[in-house]
Amino acid sequence: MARAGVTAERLTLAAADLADEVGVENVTVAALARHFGVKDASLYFHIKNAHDLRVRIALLALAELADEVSDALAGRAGKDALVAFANAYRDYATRHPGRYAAMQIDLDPETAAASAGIRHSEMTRAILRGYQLAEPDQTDAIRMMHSTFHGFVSLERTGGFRHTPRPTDDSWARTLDALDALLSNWPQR
Amino acid sequence: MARAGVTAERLTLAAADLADEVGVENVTVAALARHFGVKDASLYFHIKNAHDLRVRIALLALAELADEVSDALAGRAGKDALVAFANAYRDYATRHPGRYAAMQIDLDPETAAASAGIRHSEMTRAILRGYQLAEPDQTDAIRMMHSTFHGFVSLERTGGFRHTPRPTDDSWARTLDALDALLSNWPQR
DNA sequence: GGTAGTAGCCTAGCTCTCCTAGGCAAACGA
DNA sequence: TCGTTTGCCTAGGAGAGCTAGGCTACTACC
Repeated sequence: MARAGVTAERLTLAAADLADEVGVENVTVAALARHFGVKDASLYFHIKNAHDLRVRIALLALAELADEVSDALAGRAGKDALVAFANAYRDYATRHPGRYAAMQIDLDPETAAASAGIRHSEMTRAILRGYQLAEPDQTDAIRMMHSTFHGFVSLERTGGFRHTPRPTDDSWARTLDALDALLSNWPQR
Repeated sequence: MARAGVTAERLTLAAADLADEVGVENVTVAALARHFGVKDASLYFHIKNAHDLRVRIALLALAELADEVSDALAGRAGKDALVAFANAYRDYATRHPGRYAAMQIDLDPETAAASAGIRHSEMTRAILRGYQLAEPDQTDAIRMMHSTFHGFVSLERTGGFRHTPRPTDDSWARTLDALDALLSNWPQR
């Protein structure tokens, strides 16, 4: 019998693509096996279980996003960097809804520590350098920034903005203006 | 055979409680049937299908949250109202993680229109009245506000803030300060 | 170049979930 | 009192997750 040539990497990539098409919750071991023309039981040679598969998608997405954000950030500073970061983030989420959703799953601490999540933190802190914020304001600002980006993208995806005619692109641009203004003038305690 | 006295309302309430315990994704028709000492097939007399059950949880949660926010908002204005709204929102999400997660599912337009989502929009707009923002800034501000709240709560839940020692409560308080400052001084176009 | 080991697939089969079809009995309204 | 409706049942199929155990093709090493 000819071998299908399945590896954990090819499996994860196909699973991520499938997630973008049909949603992470519909990424099943069985569907993935069908895609490779293989029986579902065979995949358990490469992955631990269905949850492990989704974690692998999340780690792939984190790494991919970190790469794209890193590229977008190159040579930029201040508001320019903030906007580039935000747009790279939102673009990725738009192009890869399934991967983005997978990124939200709760990783256990050691997995999270080994992930590209660290690179994300570093890049976020790098942007804040343009705004001269000392700790703990810096951490608070990072958290707020991340919350706003994630919240916007997340609500946009689930249709939370659908009931108002205003184009979301415009609201996004203005949100970035507002965030820049806020970071430039972070309130005193 | 004695009747268990199952109704769609009791079913939804039990499902919501179950969601808070084990997560929405683990709310199964079978588990719910066990809770009522009834066969799973019997529940299809009260609900359409498993998705319908989750939608009911979402609608319940939206209504409950609208009530709590409405109470918290009574007699308040300005920053006071903003903070009350935000805390009611975050408290609900903390006390009811499963219900909160269910609220994020994508409702079809007519269901969404009939939900308590409308009350949420109205209350949010009411808060903004204290900040004198004209359209389209108002819509942008509402979207940003909602994004920040939802993003923060969502990241807090999935452990996105775990890698930094700073207490999330402190970041939350400062985020609200920042949001108030921003709304008081919304940038010109 | 033969052979041992392992990597990569298989079948069989269990459990669980979702859901439909069809039946029966309790509660209720006329 | 007697339908009619309501609320539950059993039976069962389809699909998902996963395990156990077996067979085969490739690889490495003597």
